Amino acid sequence: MPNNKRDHTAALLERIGRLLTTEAHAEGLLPVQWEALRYFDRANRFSLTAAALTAYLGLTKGTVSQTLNTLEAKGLISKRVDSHDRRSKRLSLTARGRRLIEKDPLNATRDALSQLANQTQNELKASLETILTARLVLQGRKAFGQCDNCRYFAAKHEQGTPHFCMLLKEPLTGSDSEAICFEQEPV
Amino acid sequence: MPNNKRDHTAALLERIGRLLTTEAHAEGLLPVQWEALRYFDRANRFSLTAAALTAYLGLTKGTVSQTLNTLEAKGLISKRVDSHDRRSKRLSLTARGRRLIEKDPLNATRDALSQLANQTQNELKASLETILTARLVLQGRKAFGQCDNCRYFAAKHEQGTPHFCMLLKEPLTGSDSEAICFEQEPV
DNA sequence: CCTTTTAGTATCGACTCGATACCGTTATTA
DNA sequence: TAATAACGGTATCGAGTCGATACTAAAAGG
Repeated sequence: MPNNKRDHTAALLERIGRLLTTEAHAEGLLPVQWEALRYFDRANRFSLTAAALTAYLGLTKGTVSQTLNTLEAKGLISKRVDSHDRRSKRLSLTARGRRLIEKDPLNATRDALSQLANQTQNELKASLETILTARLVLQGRKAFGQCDNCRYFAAKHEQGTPHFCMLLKEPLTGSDSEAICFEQEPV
Repeated sequence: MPNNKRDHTAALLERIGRLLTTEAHAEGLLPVQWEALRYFDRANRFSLTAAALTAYLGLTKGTVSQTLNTLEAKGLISKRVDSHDRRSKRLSLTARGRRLIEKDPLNATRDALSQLANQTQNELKASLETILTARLVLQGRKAFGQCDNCRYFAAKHEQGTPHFCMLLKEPLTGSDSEAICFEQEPV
């Protein structure tokens, strides 16, 4: 039996997406600009490039390039040429950008989520992750997960020893491993 | 403790929203055009107006008017003046529109959802409904729910007797009560 | 070297989107 | 009943997204 008619869960996801979009016209920014800002707030230091953001959002690089120009013109992000690869530019939030993200319109939804029972929250998060990952895999896209679920992650449990990324051959601070990563590959 | 950093469930909703948006560039239509098409496919006969769609999407009426013009030009919807209120126009899917909606890019997500365990699906749906309703209420917006959860719904259980809407003073067929309604008020 | 790949930019056209102003119809009320 | 307000919808504007295409420059790999 095709559940097209009766199962409206997909429609719920779509409606919530639209809700978030309309709410994201705030503080003089547009929805995709907020998404970019959030990305830079959450991405680890290996993932602060236009190419990574492009993969994250699933847009074309031309589109992302324009959005980044707009954000730079607003003084919310800054670009500087990567010293190791002069094609690439390292992006980061400016102080203004960091201040603005405190007023993220997505906070209202975070608050609504925190009203749910703890168990319900965990189940919801797990379901959403399953769905998102399933769709991303099917499209051959990156998951942008965190270190704790990455096959390249080498945890060090000794006192004072940092964790380690086996792909990039770099030590990882605590906040590194909590951030999202372009290179992350689920175990 | 503010759960801004640690609780990423809101970010998941945002990412899924973005995913649905990028997927909705299909069949020569844009995301919001698909949303409108889906609305007309699901809305009951009392809710087939531009004003209702405007409330549903949370956009301004000017924006919606343009989108509807585009859809009409593509031959996917038709407008005809309401005989009772000559300001209003009754909108409906054309045969082409009904055919096109079979190729709804949201179907991929529906399929992904059907992979979840039945219980998980139900819990997910309930959580999403809770969140959506909470946000809509806070913004003073309509829920667009179905009759079975509407305070104006009078169910008739006798054989062959239709249900009844006490607000619009109209009998309701089975497919009426399954559709979404502009006037719906949760009990 | 020379070719290919990669990171990013520039430009174009279609369209969304909010804002504002407007028109005609219906509802309210003085 | 006549004036006014509210409502449904359209028209127009400017900023910006978005995909597509074409481009530059740096890196990578023969």
